[in-house]
Amino acid sequence: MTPARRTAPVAPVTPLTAPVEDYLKAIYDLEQGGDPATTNALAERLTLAPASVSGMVRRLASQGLLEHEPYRGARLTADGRIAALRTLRRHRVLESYLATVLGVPWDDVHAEAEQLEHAASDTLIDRMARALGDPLFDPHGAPIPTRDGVVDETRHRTLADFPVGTRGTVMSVSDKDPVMLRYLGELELRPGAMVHVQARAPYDGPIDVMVGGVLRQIGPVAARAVRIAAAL
Amino acid sequence: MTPARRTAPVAPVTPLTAPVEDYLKAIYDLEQGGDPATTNALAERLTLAPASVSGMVRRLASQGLLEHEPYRGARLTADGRIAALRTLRRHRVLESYLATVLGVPWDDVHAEAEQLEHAASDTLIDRMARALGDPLFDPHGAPIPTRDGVVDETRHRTLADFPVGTRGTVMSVSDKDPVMLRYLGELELRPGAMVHVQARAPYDGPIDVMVGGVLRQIGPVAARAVRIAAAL
DNA sequence: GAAGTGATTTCGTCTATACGAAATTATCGA
DNA sequence: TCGATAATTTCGTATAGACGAAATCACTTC
Repeated sequence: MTPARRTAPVAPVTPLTAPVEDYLKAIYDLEQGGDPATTNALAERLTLAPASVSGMVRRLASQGLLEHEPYRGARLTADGRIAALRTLRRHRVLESYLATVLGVPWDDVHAEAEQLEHAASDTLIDRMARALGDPLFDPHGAPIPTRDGVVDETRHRTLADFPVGTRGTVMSVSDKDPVMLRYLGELELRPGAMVHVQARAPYDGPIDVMVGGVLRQIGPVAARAVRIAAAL
Repeated sequence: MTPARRTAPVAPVTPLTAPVEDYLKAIYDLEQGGDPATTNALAERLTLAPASVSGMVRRLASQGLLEHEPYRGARLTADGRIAALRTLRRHRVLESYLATVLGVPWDDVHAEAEQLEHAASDTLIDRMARALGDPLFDPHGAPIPTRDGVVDETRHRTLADFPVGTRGTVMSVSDKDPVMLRYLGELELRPGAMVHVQARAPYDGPIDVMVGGVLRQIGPVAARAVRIAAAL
């Protein structure tokens, strides 16, 4: 008799629609903060009316992809999490492939991947990943889930919360806003860059940080888009 | 003053939906025979109910993408043709890229491209095309429209209509059916192959044809999926 | 504990796309 | 010219996903 084995994640019977995949991905992301994803936060993230989100969340819950306590927020079930990670893998492999192989500018890859992630087959994504040597991180430093839904969920501190006087390495930058991404690129704040936080003005003020030997002042909004690990 | 210039095809204000792109592509294809695309032919091609096609055709006509004479059939307008060729270019560039660069099997590229063609941006398609050296034909031998909607519309005869005793070159094979494609591949009937038609049984019977030094018998259905140009 | 405020849900509605059943039109053969 | 048959359209309806307006709930503040 074959030994017992965890059932591997399997493609769902009815493939998920693009909107559904977008909801699940957004909920996964919001949940990373620890709290359930609220209707309003989802509506803002997806630029939809809260009423629309309310309806969709109820539908997804009835399909077993979410647990939803009305007025409290939504959490992914195990199934929902698997689906979200499948989409996240597609997204991040696509970002990596487009940037590395096809030379798509790093502030454009997010938007392009956002469309393609709903259309590419799993085996195509695997081919792309293999062509890249199965990378563990995408061009923005975000970890790429494996085929089996394993992903590094370490939450690094943002540059805005990083203790003054400390050195660290940029681990990731948010890929959501291309303008922001271009700005961070100009500041050399890319994954792998070494930084040294010199000072932070009070009341959410600007932060003085050494990047590549240059002292920069960066605002709190941009700082929150950059995640740092302390240097050993 | 700058010299007068044809207005280049421009992305439509409201991007077309995936179903609309599929209809336009199918109508373009059916129209290549010379006659307008009929409702039933479209329904079969798209595996939809004729009633559904009827409704959609009326809508597309009201949007100026088609001319539709009820009970007679539909033809693309100039706008419709441009849109169809944009989709066709995406499809064929994707097929070429997937097969050539990513090693997706010959008989799978069609299905994969069918999905991706609705999601990939024009500039991504152009990047892929450039990476391939702007090929003129896709892996099945179908001509790839240029960015400006220029395409070779030469209609070659099918192997089923090819005169007995003549030599020719396989120009293209239909990409629609993966099983058929695998079969034709086994017979070495790929674009570029030299063939010599030896005999054809009457009443739509099998055809004797030399391919790569081997005499093959192939049925009329498969023969109609292969297009040939006479050798000079 | 009551009131107010902001978040959330409910309700009625809209659009795009699809369907089956029934009605209509075109065409071919007698 | 008259049907018969096949193709096509019309009609009523369904589903997914979205919206705004109005109702409801939760939490803070008095």
